[in-house]
Amino acid sequence: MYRTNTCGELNIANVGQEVTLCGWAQRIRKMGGMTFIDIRDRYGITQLVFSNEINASLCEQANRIGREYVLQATGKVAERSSKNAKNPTGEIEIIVDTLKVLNEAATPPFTIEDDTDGGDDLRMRYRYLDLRRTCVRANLELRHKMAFEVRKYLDEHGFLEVETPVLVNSTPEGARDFVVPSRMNAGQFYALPQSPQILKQLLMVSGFDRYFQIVKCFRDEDLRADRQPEFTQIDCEMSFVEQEDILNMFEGMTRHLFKAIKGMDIPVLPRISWHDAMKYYGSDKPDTRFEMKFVELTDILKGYGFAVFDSAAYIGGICAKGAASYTRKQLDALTEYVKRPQIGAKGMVYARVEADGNVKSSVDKFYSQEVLQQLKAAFQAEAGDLILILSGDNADKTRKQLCELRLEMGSQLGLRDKNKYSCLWVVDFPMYEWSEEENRLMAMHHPFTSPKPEDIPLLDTDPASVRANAYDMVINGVEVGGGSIRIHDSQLQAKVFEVLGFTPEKAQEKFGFLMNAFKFGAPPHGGLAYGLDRFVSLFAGLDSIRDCIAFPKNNQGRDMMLNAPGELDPSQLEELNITTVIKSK
RNA sequence: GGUGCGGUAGUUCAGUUUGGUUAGAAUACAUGCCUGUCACGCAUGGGGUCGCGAGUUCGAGCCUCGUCCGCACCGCCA
Repeated sequence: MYRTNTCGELNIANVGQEVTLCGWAQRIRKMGGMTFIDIRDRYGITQLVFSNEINASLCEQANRIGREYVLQATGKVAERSSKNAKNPTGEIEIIVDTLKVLNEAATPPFTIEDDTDGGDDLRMRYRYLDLRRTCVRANLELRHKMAFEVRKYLDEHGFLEVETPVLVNSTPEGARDFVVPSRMNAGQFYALPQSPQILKQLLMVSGFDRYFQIVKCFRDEDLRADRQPEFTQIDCEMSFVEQEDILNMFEGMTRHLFKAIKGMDIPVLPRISWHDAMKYYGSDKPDTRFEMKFVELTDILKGYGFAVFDSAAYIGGICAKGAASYTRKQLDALTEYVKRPQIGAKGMVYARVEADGNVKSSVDKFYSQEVLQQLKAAFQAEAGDLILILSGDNADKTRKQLCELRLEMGSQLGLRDKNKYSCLWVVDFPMYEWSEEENRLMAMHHPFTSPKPEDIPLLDTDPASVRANAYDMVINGVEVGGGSIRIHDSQLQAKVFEVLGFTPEKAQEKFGFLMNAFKFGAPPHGGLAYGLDRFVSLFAGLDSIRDCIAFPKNNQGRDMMLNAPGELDPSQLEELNITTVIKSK
């Protein structure tokens, strides 16, 4: 037996016991006549003590230990003469009588501490060392707990976890696929699933009326702090349900997670239509930890000779409570912020509500106090508030800019507390959105999404205005999940493909098996998928989903530890029937 | 495809403004001293392709161009 206990569990009650611990040497403090070694495993840290007085040769042995050596130590648990309140095991130490070096270790390139001295680059190249750090390990422990609670909740509600294949077909629409060559089928390729969407719908046809899977999905698109090329979904689907049933089921699951993991009771999730989300927040994933909703000011401010506003198609603003104390310098910085190319506003107008109730704006020469009071009334602003206004010739674009400004103000005013959570449903997404690039309508969610029944007639007359039975769950401005009621009627599915510009032949080629399956008795069904990485990041308060993934990819989609992707031997390529390979740089 | 920031000791960074003798600090590492430390302390020491390449110059860590790499973002992500 290697060990009797872990390094995190011994305390004052164990004093006098003979124990054996295994772990890594975290820190070594040599005092001359005595030596302390902190031994670490994933459960905690325990202090080992060696003394010349007790055993000089053992103490000498301890002095030769280096950082991160793998140790096995046997000795007696003793109460410390000077305790360390910072450590749960800080009241005791082990007076060692046998020390065995199970393995030596090279000095790690960065310190194995929560506040490590290692940069991102280095930590990713030595991720296995990075994962020794308590703060990183804690993220994976949280991830495990959340996945476990998900399985528990879904199992209790009759869901079956079914595995679906990873080698499937490339699908048109949506993200780029990762592809895998087929040795046995020359010139043909598998694709890795962007999600098991079609497969889970086929499982509904098979009668698995409550399915889920915690499953890897793959999208060959550029990365972000919240986007990895392979990521994990909690993929769920139900039969004989309406939208309401699905919202209730998964609101319940979210509530369960908050309770089980955070000990928090969350309120009923408010619902907002996609249209209103765009109107009041300029985003389909609003951060509702704070209000600061948009107010449209076009009617109030247009027509007073201020050319910027008079020529604008949309004027809108937000009211930052208590921010009238913002200095000119701060306001200039905000203006610069919204003028950054990524945001693209032309400028910003501000108005302060002063202590006497008067409004002082940056465009006073165009507006009477009377008009400015209308402005104040539009926000129900009070003394001390700051109104920020953007305008533009494109309402949607201006709202997007205003959205960035709102989030920045929320951050500056400390309204985006990581320990506070605000959840909501965004519902009634449009079926389609116009693609400038492809010059056609594209499915906003995916092409299997059902239109709202009352909007079906519009498919022929005004497809762009058709709303879908689609919904997203948003927490703190993060889209943690999304789903829809699916089409289960092959005729309607064919119609939707038609609007997307598929010829019947193309639709048959790509999705024939699905439409065929629907002819054999498809139940009404729908579902939802959570992004597990994002959900864990939210609960852990992380800035990047990388921190809750054991071995993530970098900005360029590379695994810096494995140095993947890599080149193949010519013989492998030949076997795969790949004759032309563009050499990497 | 694009924008911004960064790349100097094992590591984290300063030095670049205004080109000029031997490129510094902290930490880590090594050695020595130290019997109650817990970020132990003290002393000494070793450690550098200033990402790479070209150019300007009498002279480049510093200026110019190119290139590679990392991070954040835009496009993209049904």
